[in-house]
Amino acid sequence: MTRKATALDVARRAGVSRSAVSLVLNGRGDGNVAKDSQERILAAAAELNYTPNAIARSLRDQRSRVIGLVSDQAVTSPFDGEIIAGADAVARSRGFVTLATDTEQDALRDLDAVRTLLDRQVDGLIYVTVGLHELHVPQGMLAVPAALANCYASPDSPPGASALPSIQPDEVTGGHDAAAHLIGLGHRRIAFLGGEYSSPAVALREAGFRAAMAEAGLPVREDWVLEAGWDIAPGHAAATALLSAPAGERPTALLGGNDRAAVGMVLAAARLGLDVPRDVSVMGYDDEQRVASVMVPALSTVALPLRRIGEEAMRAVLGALDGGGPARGPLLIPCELTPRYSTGPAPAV
Amino acid sequence: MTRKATALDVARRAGVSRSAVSLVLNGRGDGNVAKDSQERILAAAAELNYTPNAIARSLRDQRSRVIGLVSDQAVTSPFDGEIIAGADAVARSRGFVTLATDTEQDALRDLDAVRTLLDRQVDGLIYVTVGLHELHVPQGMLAVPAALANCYASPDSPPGASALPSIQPDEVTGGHDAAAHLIGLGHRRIAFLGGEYSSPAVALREAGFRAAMAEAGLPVREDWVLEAGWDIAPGHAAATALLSAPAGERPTALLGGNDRAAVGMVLAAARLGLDVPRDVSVMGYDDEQRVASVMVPALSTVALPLRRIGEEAMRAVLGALDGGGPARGPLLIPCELTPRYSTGPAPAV
DNA sequence: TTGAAAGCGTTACCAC
DNA sequence: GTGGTAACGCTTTCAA
Repeated sequence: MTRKATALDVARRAGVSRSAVSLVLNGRGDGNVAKDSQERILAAAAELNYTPNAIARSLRDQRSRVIGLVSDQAVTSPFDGEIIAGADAVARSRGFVTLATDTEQDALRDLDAVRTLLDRQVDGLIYVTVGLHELHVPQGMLAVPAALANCYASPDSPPGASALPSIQPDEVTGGHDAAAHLIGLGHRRIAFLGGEYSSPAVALREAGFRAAMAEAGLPVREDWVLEAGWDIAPGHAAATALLSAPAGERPTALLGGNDRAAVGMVLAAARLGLDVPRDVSVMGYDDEQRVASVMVPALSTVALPLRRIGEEAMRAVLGALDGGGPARGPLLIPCELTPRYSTGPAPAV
Repeated sequence: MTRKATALDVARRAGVSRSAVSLVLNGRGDGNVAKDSQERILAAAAELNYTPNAIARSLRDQRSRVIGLVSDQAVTSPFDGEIIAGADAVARSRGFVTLATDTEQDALRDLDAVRTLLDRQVDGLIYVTVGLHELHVPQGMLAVPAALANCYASPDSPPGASALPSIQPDEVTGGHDAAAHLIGLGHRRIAFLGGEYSSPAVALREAGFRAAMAEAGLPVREDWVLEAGWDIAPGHAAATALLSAPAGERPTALLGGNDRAAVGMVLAAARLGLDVPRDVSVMGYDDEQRVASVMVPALSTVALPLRRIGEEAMRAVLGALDGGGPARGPLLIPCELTPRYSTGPAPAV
């Protein structure tokens, strides 16, 4: 725990000035510093285990190389996590670091969080939300290059907020592809058991579902389009109700709001003595880590491009920082259809 | 995006010197600065929306009020997330901020991560791992007050590493309490289907399980103590094998390695036409967010005290920073028995 | 009660 | 080719 070596220590040891140390260590020694001085400097730096103090450098450069992340639920949810991981990876590859603060669902706290981050002189900001969300953009976000990951500015946001780059999953296409997958397997009686319409994603996916049905010339049974929640228990309940009908009258395929609800649907089918996917196909949504792929049977689903959302948000911010004019407005990232073993050909009946 | 106001701007506007501004804003105005000057300063600060530049302050104070978190898998896993959330909450309540970097499973990268964090002049460090782990402590961690969350120093760590505070779940007691819960429900034929012995947690929980059985005078069937993995599929497989035996010869209760494996066990029971918990009880471990509590039936489990582990690790570091001599060595945090509906009285047979 | 000055560690500029 | 100096924004000490 001895004090860290400074450039001055290195200079002294090498018998040169601090400026020389700075030049050499930043790769601009050639043409400015004598060869043997350079060697002495490098040697001294290595011996003292010297690395520049990033804080001092930040102050001097007026840029911290830190991007602030504000998240409404970063840590307790595996979703934000993926977004943050993507953002962090891109940042790191460009010599930046991310400073994440979690408001733990307390929407008021984001003002504070942004302020703290700004005080720390972050060079840019990204707001990350768990589910696709409308967001009242906190004022301070417009003070530096910023982006919205998995959310978009609400109309009552401060002026200018609507021009922020907003990276979102392409939910319409996702819903469409999920339905098209089932239709391709011969299903005609498909139920859309979305999560909760309080999330804008559900209506978008429903629109995609309806488009796919229309393309195939299939009718949509309106009593099979319903809210079945985001959790195992409500998914279980909704599926039980639907699947209790006799074979010819029940859906042959269930489109769940997310993977956990789909797990509930698979459990419900098992309870009713129905085999998945022989008697009924079940699709999830999200491709949630640690759930979808390890389920029995492994869940067919639509993968949310969370990591890419994080990456693109960071690219937008870093791009603006590099002087490339700021990216503007929404950017839709495709969701990837991920068929596994919970979907199969429609039963004969 | 206009430049932020500095203390000098405030001073000019209030017609005083920078020192006065600093004194007043740090609450030491009384007795040093005239009342009306104080008011003018406060007013000017508010008008200019002034807050001190944390970077400059860090440089000046030689302390950044940042604690670095190194995690082997912070973000993609819901586990590290809880630990980080706990650590972050404690840090924030004390005016600190956390800077998290994820090595994304690349053990070599932690050296780099620590170095980056140290370059940023973090005041302390915490290493966070997903599962209870032996850890080769990276050299640099000893340069500042540090703690290990959910891990402990391996023998080949640098000297001094073994004295680091190490916050761990009390797995032995956790395993004991899980078994005791089942025994209390009248079960005598209990299978211990641990995860993988590559995790030190499994042997500890097994020890607790054996202790509880011994206390109750119950024999342990050695062929019912086995590795059943961490995922739904292997849990499913292991339970299927065990539960296929006739009623009198199969276990009446299954102790799973974690919640996901337990989900597989519940699925296996359902497949075999067994009701949980009437015919067989199933316990998980971890109390994993978004899995255990929403399962059908809701899973009885043992809750890992992840949030508290994060909190205690942060307290240890902050305590050392406050001059309180550093905490030393391991600290075991109790795991909480969390009975729900997947366990019930032992069947009559 | 106030203001001037030093210093934290860095880098860029400018004399030498 | 080299080294001194200023500046980033802050806090603290010291002198007026």
